[in-house]
Amino acid sequence: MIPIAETLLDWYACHGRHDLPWRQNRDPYQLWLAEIMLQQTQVESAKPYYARFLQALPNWQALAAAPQDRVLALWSGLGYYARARNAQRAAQEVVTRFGGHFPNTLEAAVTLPGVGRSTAAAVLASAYGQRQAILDANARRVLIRSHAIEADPKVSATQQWLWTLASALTPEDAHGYNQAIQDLGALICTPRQPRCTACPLVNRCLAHAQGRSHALPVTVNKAPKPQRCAFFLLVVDTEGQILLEKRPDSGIWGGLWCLPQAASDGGAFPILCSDTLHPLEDTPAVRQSLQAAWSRRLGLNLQLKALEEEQQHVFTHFQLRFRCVHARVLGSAVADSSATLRWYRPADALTQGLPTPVRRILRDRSGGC
DNA sequence: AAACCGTGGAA
DNA sequence: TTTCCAAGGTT
Repeated sequence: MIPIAETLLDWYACHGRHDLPWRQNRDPYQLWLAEIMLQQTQVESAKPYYARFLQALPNWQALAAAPQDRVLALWSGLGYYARARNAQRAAQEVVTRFGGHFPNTLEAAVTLPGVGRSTAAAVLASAYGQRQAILDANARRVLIRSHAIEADPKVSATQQWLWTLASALTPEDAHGYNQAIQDLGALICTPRQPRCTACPLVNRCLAHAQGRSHALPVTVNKAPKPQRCAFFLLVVDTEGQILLEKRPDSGIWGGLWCLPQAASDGGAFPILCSDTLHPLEDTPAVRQSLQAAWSRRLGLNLQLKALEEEQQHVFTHFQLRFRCVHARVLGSAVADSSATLRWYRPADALTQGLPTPVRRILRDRSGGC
């Protein structure tokens, strides 16, 4: 056995997170679902979603057959919603292409939507006991520090190097080793202020020997986030129902139900546009544009009322500034619901797949809680 | 290759 | 307060 692997497995036996919900059995569906939810997501964030999702959709068949809105509702708030749409497609493929069993080779597994090399390897190692190396953020950080790799982890040559390292270090018991290196990265070899004095690899760590643990992995300075601006429409019908619009499948918040949006020039889905910085002032011209655009697009005769104060929501790669616009419907003619437009009672709206800021707006309107 | 895709915790 | 970044994958 490779000394590093043996050291890590010994450490894991004593100090590992053996109580994580997805470490209680070796069911491929449950392991795969956990891997998808944990992509770019911290353990504590994923836990409640994992329990709820598994309760509602406990196997491949249930997920494959569920309405997409139900899947997105279960994912609502967790972010990166393409994961949810891809997960359902993957479940459908497991059922139709693989007879209801997660594929047992890396080549087949990575053909599933949303399953890349690391996710596939994690599932194959844990579900089927295969010797498959992972390379997630934890493993990557541990390898970069223990080998004092100064190269930019983002560039493809460095990634190839890291994959080679990961494969070489992974022992036959990849299931245990993968968990061990992830726990070391999460508990000891943390991004900032690593706890090197508690690390089982301290005597084998090149970065520590060089006094550079805190400086690795190297980071490149990032550009400031661009700003995008949008108005959100809050229109209620005579029965107190609120109008939501389903977003296109692609792009931000894909497939989620959202307050209808517009830019100050009347353009639709402004938060998909990266090159426009629309003003958010309350002027007659802006009101005219919004009123005309929404009335036409939604098939309603709207009368705009108050504009709320500006709020913001920060994404990974841009900042959204928005204002809610209250409006009422003139006359008795209310547009019918359609595939992408639907009137919801406030309590029902909150059960749908909503982006976090929209959920916050509706929750606050529903009187707290 | 580089941009895109969410949200919240931690410091 | 701002900044960083997390069990990555897709286009």
